[in-house]
Amino acid sequence: MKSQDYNPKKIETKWQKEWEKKKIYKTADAGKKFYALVEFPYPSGDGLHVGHPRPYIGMDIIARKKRMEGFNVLFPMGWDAFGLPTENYAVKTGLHPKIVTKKNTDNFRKQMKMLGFSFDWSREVNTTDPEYYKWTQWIFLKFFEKGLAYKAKSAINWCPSCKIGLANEEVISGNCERCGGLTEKREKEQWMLAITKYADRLDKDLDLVDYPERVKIQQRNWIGKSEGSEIEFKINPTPAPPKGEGEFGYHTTDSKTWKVLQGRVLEMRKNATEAEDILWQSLRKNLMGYHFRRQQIIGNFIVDFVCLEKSLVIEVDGDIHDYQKKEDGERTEFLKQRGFQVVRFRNEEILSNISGTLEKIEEHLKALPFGEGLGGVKVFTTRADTLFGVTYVVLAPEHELIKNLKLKITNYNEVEKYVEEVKNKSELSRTNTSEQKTGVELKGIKAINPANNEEIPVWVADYVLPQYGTGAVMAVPAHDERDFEFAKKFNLPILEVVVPDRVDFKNPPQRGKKNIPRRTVQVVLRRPSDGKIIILHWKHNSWKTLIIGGVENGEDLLQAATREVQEETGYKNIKFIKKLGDMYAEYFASHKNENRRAYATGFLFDIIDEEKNKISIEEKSKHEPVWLSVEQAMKIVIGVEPPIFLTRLEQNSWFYDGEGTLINSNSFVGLSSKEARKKITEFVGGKIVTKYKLRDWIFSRQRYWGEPIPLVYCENCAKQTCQPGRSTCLNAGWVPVPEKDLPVKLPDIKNYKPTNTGESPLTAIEKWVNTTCPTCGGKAKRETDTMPNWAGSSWYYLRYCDPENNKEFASQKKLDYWMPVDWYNGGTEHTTLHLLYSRFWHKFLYDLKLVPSSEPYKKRTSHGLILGENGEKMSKSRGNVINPDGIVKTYGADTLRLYEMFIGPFDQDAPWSTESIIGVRRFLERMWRVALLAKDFFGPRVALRAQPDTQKSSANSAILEKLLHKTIKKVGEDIEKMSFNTAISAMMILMNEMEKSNKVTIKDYKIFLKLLSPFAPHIAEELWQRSQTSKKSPKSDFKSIHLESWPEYDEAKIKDKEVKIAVQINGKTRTELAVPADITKEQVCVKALELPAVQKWLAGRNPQKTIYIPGRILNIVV
RNA sequence: GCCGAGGUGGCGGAACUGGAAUACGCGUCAGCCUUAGGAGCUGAUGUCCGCAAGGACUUGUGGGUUCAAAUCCCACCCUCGGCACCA
Repeated sequence: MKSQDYNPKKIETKWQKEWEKKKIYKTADAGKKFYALVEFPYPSGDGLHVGHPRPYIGMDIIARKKRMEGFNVLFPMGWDAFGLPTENYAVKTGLHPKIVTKKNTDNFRKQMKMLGFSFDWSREVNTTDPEYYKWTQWIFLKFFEKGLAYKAKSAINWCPSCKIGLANEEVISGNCERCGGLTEKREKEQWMLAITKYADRLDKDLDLVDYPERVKIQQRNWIGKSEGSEIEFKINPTPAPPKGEGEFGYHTTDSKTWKVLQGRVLEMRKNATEAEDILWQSLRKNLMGYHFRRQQIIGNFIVDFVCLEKSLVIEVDGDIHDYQKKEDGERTEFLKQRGFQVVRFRNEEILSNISGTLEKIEEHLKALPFGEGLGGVKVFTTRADTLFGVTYVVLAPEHELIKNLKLKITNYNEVEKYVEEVKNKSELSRTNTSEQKTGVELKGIKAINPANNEEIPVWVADYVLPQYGTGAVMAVPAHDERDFEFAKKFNLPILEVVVPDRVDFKNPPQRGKKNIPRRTVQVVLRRPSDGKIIILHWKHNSWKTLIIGGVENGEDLLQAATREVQEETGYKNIKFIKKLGDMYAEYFASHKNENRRAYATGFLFDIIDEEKNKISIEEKSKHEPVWLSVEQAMKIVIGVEPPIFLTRLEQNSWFYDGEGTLINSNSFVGLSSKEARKKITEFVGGKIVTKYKLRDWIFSRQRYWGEPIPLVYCENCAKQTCQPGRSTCLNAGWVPVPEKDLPVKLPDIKNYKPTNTGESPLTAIEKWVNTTCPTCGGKAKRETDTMPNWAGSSWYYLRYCDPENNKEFASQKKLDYWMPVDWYNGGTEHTTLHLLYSRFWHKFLYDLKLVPSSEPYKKRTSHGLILGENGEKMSKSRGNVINPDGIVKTYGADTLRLYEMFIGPFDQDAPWSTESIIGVRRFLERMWRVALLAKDFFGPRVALRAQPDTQKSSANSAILEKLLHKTIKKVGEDIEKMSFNTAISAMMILMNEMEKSNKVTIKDYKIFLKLLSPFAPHIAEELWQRSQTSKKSPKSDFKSIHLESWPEYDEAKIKDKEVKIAVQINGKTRTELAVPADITKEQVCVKALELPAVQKWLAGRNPQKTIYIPGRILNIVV
């Protein structure tokens, strides 16, 4: 007998037929259930490559094991067959996509069957089958019914080469996911699904499911939940223009007069009466939210107070202003003409009853319509605590306010030009953060910071995105990188309002750097002495090392600094040539093009006794890093404030985007960022809101090969439901196709070519398009857009539960039994696509009480890719595709299955290596041989080889039994962890020992066959059946190994009685020692000290300490 | 830039609840077998020094903690995947 007798080709097809005939994988609908799911493939014309089966094999192993453990397992397969490649192929060849799909699925099925998967093929589904997409359409109509499907004009991502609109999820940094071409923005009417309505639950419910952490994180990032405040900034016209510019659009006069008047204004402000002062202090506090100015020039006059939004003038009459009295009549007349109302108060009235005065003013304000006030702009911010640091407001170029204020914006031409430029910029260059920021100020208007009533400029800039938040931001250049850059470039003021907190020394941040404030440095102190040097190794937006050193004999400061840095960092070409304040800059510059490996070290010191407000530096024997804020570090070394670095900061050379304590914020000074966010939002009348990055799902595609959207448009109905001026016109005129008329089938057409106008090829089929309205019976047109590929896959796992049902998408009873999916394996590339979409659909169906669980998948795992032999992603265009057919032909399906599982960790990518396959094939041949070695296999044992080295083998029956039980344990546990590679390795070890031992019993061998059967089902079945034939005839009572029970191990048999321990001297292994497993430490020590090797290494010294790790190590320290 | 995964022999990888690093497999070398090639079988195989016994070094880099570190801590470098001006 020879190993060549193992003929995979013969046995594999034999058993595949037999299993199919006996229907051993047919699923029942009762018992202890286990639903194992893999992503169903898109059946492309190229067939499977070796990467495809990897996840199927993995889940097949799990499904098989679960079956052997007595579960009723649902492990189905189907086809996600709508999609572009098939359609493109149809365009090219004129073949109907249906035919192409049939051909492709037949091929895929054949290939899969060749690999021996235990799919229940009786439950196969196909998304392009009208009986299937009937229910896809039905679910869509439910979305429509509930108002979650709506048609909206939106800028969509358009791929000019595929001629198709793409969902945001399908655009990869500005490029089309399929063809890689650049996408552009196009305005188009599209069907949308309101996935954003579920954003919060899609985020929150991730807590309920067992997904890999990275998948959860990626979904959370994609949903992009952020809590913040919405705050309104009032917009006013600019009051006083710069000299000489004030003619049109302002209330002021020519520049000459303005100058004279302005002089008088200043004088008046200086000599304000007590009453004026009191009133101003009240008015400036933003009375009722309106903004007042004092001593405002209007025409040739100066008014005391004015609220421009309401065109209300307030005059205070007193003796000091008597010289103006003669003008008053004339002035009131002028103001009336300009639309101002004038209210007068006397000094005494204000002084005696300020609250009464304010009440009167409020009444006037309430009564008046909005005048010159220009409304407001809402901004969204997560950092309301920095509101006092807002020095300008920025609008997205698309912001409607810009158009609305066309007449008020004095440089509208310039603004318009800028907006146009931005529109023509590609998405890519617009979101390119490395490019310099651009923008234009909107002249003629100002925004009012609601926190302090300051007037601040309004800008338009494309770094503000229209889709997120409100399309407008409040800019806080001191505390935001983008605002900082922008402010630097356009010379806008920077005001610091948050300072980082000091580090709490009792609880310093220790693990990781997550909770360490940004402006914190690790301090490494080195021989502090009188002549101090401090160097902050400070990286952009991050933090690095602080080096502190002393001046040695004869050195000046610069030489000492140079030496210190060279010593500490190894940067040999750094030289300090300027005074202390510039050292940092010099160092930073040279650091950039240097080898950054070296890192400062030195003696470490414990720092600071804060309570005594005295700094004490003490050397400690243990080397622990110490965390300090920059300020603290400065204080230690220089002892006085302000240190160099802070001076630079105050000159606006840096920003701080962390949290901390408020400064420069009126009554909020001293609050923490967290508290201040709430209180300031409240103070300015803003509200706390939650925003998401997630956007609604663009659900229409202008292509043929997809599910038709089951709606018709009826103009008659549109007129009836939608009266002009009413806002209820959403989806007006769109009428759902009645349930009884579903499915709306795709018509057969000849030309599948998409049009350049972006319309579906279906538009041309007039017979199909023109129909009657189900509601009014009048003329109506069908929707010609189809659904995206992600539609059918969003619910397919439900259909598997009840694939033949033609009354419901699946019966409640069966859904109750099978759902949720117990284990779903798929690719990471679907994390923000299919996985998110199907969770959304499922939650929607759950809300309609149509499915029993709020989440579709209890557990999700993902597999790594199999790369080409060159380590690149396997693809036709790279020419590195390996076809499984050839591999199966040469080596057999079992070998391929084993190899793909042995290649590396299941969840990691691994390069294919045809050369290495032979290893697992040899393993199968070896086990085949050993089967024939096993006692009683075919009657008396056949000695296969005369082994000259048999005596070398130590494997006696007891050892073999122990190993067998260890292997049972390991294989079982590894399958659950998807550590298939180590499971196989364990079986190889067992087999190597079995072969050597010559003492294999049929009983043990059969246990091994069970362990192997999920991995290599064919060879396991063949040998299993052969082992049965020795006693019985095979055909009489065939029972597949795959329906046998999974073996159990005996914990007692795994325990070692005698163990080898390593004997170490000072942590280095010098020899080993065999001892009973339950030996005490004392006994081990005695034995060990007798060993010659130990004697040698001790060299007469006495052990100081011994450490014994039972069964493993004895370490003797001298 | 941010988030995530990873870096161990010539290669895929194992060990990561701190306890003998390199299991298992590929490749390579030597031997057996064979008319030959292939396949198969047996043995060796981290690096350096050494005739050998033996010793030293070694898990991306530099430090630290520990009797003991691939594993824990700090910093840095590189590769891959995702996001990318998200206020």
